Amino acid sequence: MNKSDILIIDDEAPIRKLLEITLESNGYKVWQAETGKSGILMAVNHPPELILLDIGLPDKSGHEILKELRTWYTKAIIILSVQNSEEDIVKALDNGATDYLTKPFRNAELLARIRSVIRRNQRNDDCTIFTFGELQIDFIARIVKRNEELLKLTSTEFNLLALFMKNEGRVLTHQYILKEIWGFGYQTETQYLRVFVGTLRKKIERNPNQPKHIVTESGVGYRFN
Amino acid sequence: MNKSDILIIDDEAPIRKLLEITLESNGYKVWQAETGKSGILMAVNHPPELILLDIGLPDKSGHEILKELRTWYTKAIIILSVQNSEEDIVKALDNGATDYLTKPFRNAELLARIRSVIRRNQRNDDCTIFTFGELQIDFIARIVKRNEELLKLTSTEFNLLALFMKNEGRVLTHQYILKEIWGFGYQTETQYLRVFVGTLRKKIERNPNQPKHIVTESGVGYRFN
DNA sequence: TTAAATTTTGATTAATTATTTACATTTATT
DNA sequence: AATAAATGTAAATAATTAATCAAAATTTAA
Repeated sequence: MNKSDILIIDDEAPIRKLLEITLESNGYKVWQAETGKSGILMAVNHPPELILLDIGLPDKSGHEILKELRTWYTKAIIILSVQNSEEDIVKALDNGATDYLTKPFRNAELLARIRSVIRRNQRNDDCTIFTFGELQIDFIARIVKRNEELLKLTSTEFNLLALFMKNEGRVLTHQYILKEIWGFGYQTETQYLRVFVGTLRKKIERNPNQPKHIVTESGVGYRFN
Repeated sequence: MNKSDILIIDDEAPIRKLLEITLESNGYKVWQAETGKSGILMAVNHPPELILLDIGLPDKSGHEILKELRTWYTKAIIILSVQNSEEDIVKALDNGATDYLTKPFRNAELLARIRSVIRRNQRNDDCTIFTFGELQIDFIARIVKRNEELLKLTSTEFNLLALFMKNEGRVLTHQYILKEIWGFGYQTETQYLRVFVGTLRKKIERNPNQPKHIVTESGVGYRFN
């Protein structure tokens, strides 16, 4: 059995220590971050199998960190919180949290939940690099290549392309894309999308006038092939 | 948005009723079973997107049901229980439960957890794909194939075909179709329907002059086979 | 602080799709 | 078989939706 990496993002040292001892004695390799920012950095540099995220972090709200992580991190994120408000739980789950535990939590339950999410995860994770025809994307490194040649994409362009690639073959509605990339409240700004689809096509399509990858589904959205 | 099927396995009628009302008012299609045995039968016959399983069932322990379900059922199972013992939670999660909620639970939290697990599920499930002879439709991806070949349908054409396919074998009246696709107030615009049925037939029928799929029921409507 | 890069916005043009019309064909009824 | 009613088809027009370009605003990096 190889050890799964778990990243703890929590500002309280005692809790980190407690988790460290519990987890390591159960065969996990533990990484720790004190702030959201450093946590994201660590996750980028060394994507763990699971992230334990404290929601009451000092630098940014845990919810913000969660959202940011979910722009590219697809594995499990378990929220730890002293909060037990329904609103908070709902918000976290809707932002993509895999699970939610309130402090103080019971060790055995935490371990069981961790086993559960990791088990589920390992079904569908291989490497982070995917290839679509002449295009190659590395979700973690945020790199896109076209025939071995590095493409220079802006952040939004990359996010958009990543979303398309994650949903290869399926039509994504304007609404859905706008919500995913720009966030809630931008669902009507279809013009943004047109512009960015335009620039993306210029960069990834052989012939941007007759796009083969990003095809428009008039009245509905776009589909990546 | 298509409704996800949720199966409730719980012996307490009031709780089933409560769940039924909550879930249905949130757009889910609810199935109910009073015993573990009948629940498994229902799940086999019509696999739902999610199972809500009460652990204190009379005929078998919920844990047994859970194990039995997990021998073949891969989607989400959320455990409901009056028990809050750590041991019970751990046991359930290790037996493959997706999540665990103790009664009495809060509605909004339940709904958020349901959204969360269903969202995770739908990423990698192909169960939205249906096949009718040489035709294949994926309702989520909005893809229609004829003998493996992608068909290019406009939005309205797709909606119409999807409606037909969802009601395979049954006659749909002009009125009904118009209401479903164009909305209330268009029930008399049968000419729209003629035009769109025409273009659909050209795209999906082997011989559009002798349609085998979309057959007209003169004076009534159309039937999809 | 300035310069560069990126995102947002608005205006214009192009493409696609929906509706309407006119007429042809089929079906049901006598 | 004749007729009326219902259905089908093709093509013109209207309406909607999408693409492109460029300027303005904002953000980021030096």
